[in-house]
Amino acid sequence: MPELPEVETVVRGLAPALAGARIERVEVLRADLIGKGDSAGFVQGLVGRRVEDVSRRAKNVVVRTDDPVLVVNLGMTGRLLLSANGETPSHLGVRFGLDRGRELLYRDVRRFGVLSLLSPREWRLREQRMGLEPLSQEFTPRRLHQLTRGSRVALKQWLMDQRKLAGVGNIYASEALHRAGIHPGRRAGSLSRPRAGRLQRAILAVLEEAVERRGTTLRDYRDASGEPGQFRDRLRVYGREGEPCGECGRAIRRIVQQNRSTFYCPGCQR
DNA sequence: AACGCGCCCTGTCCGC
DNA sequence: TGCGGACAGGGCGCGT
Repeated sequence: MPELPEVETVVRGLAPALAGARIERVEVLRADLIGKGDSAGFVQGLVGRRVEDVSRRAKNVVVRTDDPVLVVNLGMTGRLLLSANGETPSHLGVRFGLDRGRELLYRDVRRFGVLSLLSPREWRLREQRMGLEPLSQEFTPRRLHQLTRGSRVALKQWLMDQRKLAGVGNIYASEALHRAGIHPGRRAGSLSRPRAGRLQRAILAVLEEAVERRGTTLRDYRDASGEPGQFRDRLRVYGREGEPCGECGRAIRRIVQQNRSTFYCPGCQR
């Protein structure tokens, strides 16, 4: 479910509550959610640790402790929820007991999510293989243009490749391409420098606006307090097949690329 | 190395 | 009301 804006919103909700908290209990109810090692090692590695800080890298929630690093990828339907009343939601996967009676719950209907416990060194190595952060200073028109050089895949697919650019998923790829006026099927390597510039600004704008509105909720997404995001009605093409484009009035189309839906306007995006 | 495809899993919705 | 198929914010591992 979650792309960069949704994960960023979850992280901002978790950070104040988790920073400095002590992890007293860890209960794994669904062992298949634990990546890299077994659930016994996961529990042992976390119990007694203190959380130092919570941050985001790509679409991952990164919880640093005084030793290992907990990395949570939410997959399609994963949620990290703060709770103080001992509730047990359906599809609960992992329960983290914190000091002062608070809990952090991981629930995930489809269980595409993964929780990994890594040494700081392992995390460093993994992070090095991830793509550029779109909200960082290094994400410039020139850099985007350089990165796309030589790629023969469709731009929509290129934007979703986390090894190149990290954090853009199915919704914001369609949205950014529409804002830039570029057809999703165009080959990434065919981008001119000026068009790369337009695309870079479109990506940045749509991600920043979506963060500001706390992400997009289509169906499952909720932040750490259980609240939905507010960006859905700002989407210009995603989920709007057949509706008139706000720019030119042509009917928005839906196509399938790599088995995922892509939405675009045949008038604005040539 | 880069690319294309199938698969992981559960729930919901739509047409017949 | 029941049933099959399509589809859903992701990412890995396979073959070529």
